[in-house]
Amino acid sequence: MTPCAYLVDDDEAIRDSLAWLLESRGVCCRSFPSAEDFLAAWEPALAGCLLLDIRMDGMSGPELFDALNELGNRMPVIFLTGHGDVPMAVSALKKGAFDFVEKPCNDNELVNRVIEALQLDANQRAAASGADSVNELLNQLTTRERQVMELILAGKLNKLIADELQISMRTVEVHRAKLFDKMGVRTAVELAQLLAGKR
Amino acid sequence: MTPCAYLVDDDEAIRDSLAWLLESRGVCCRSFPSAEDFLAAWEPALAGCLLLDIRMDGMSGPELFDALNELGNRMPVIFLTGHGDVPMAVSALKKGAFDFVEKPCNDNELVNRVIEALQLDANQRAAASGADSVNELLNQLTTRERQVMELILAGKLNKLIADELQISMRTVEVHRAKLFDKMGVRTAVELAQLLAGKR
DNA sequence: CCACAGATTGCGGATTTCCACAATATGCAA
DNA sequence: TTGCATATTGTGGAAATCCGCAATCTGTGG
Repeated sequence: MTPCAYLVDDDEAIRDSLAWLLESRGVCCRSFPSAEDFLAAWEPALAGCLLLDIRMDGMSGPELFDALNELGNRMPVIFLTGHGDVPMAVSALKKGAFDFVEKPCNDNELVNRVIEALQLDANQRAAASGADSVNELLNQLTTRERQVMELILAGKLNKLIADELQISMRTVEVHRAKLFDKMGVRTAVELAQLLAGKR
Repeated sequence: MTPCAYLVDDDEAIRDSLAWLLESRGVCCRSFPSAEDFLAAWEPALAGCLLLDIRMDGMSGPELFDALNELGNRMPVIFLTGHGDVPMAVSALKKGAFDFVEKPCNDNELVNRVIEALQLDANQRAAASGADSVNELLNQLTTRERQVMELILAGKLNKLIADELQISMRTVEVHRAKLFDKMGVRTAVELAQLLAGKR
């Protein structure tokens, strides 16, 4: 799924002009005429950002935003509105919207915001995939290796680990070496940093 | 320094009525007639939250906000404004303002926001106090010790660190031992975990 | 029953770390 | 100038880690 700006607006003219603007700047776009249409098409794997109109027939932009948040959407959302409304802007941003811009707006500015949003999404995805790959590595450890790893992360020396697990130092060394290999690290410090934030 | 709501507004009537409102709900207040006055009184140890008027003679609310951010202010900031301006609200919130409310507003709502802000500040301070103690430890390291620590955290062995810093292994060992002592850790792993999340 | 994976252990040598003792050089403040 | 903190280096030995080679024991699944 290639990164993409998803436009949701019930005004076809606006969709088309936004799409043209973004495409001309190299940003892939997909348009939806209603919040419901986008909601139906949404899936967790979508990558990119959203441009939501505030006022639409049926479900509004903020309502769609809330619904997507419920579903676990992580794409940055930029709201577009013709009628400035401070409380609405405040509410949207406090709920985590990426931006809130009033139409008409400077084309350049808007495109820049979209590009920033796409960049943010790409970064978030990169970070998330990192966490996933770490978990994958973690899962291929055997029980013993995990136990040893815990104790290593507790800052204990092999000798103490051996005592605690009632096994020989040599065995600890073997597990240690194997888990380092599996986790793709060369030192205990690297391991600690790889798992920083976890457990 | 007891938690407190700092009011900055050039309209004395508003300051007084806000102060009365907040005091009546048990929130300690301090009022300032201008951004400059507050800026002069500000210090890092202040705890609580800020209520800033947008338009004031001299330095504006947003300008004060920026200035305080530069100085490292961490108190939540609530903007108050009579003239709704979406771009300004968006800008303030994207810079980290806690809230942006239009006057006139529901008294109850405003007090609730202030209380939320005070709560947030208290939580942040609680979380930061842990980090602060670590930073204190960090600050009593000498330059060399810090350099060595960086390389240790990069997972490098003493030999490599010695090469990189163009000093002997022995010296690295000395710095290493000293910084471990100062940081109160016994192994590199403990050090990495102590600093997990930083740098 | 056999193959295979995981857990276990020992040996021995290379490498590294840990530390006490000792010493030199520099820069800054009293 | 003296004293103190910092940075630097060396020697040498004890302790720990790292690692290849070899081997045993125990389940699980074919």
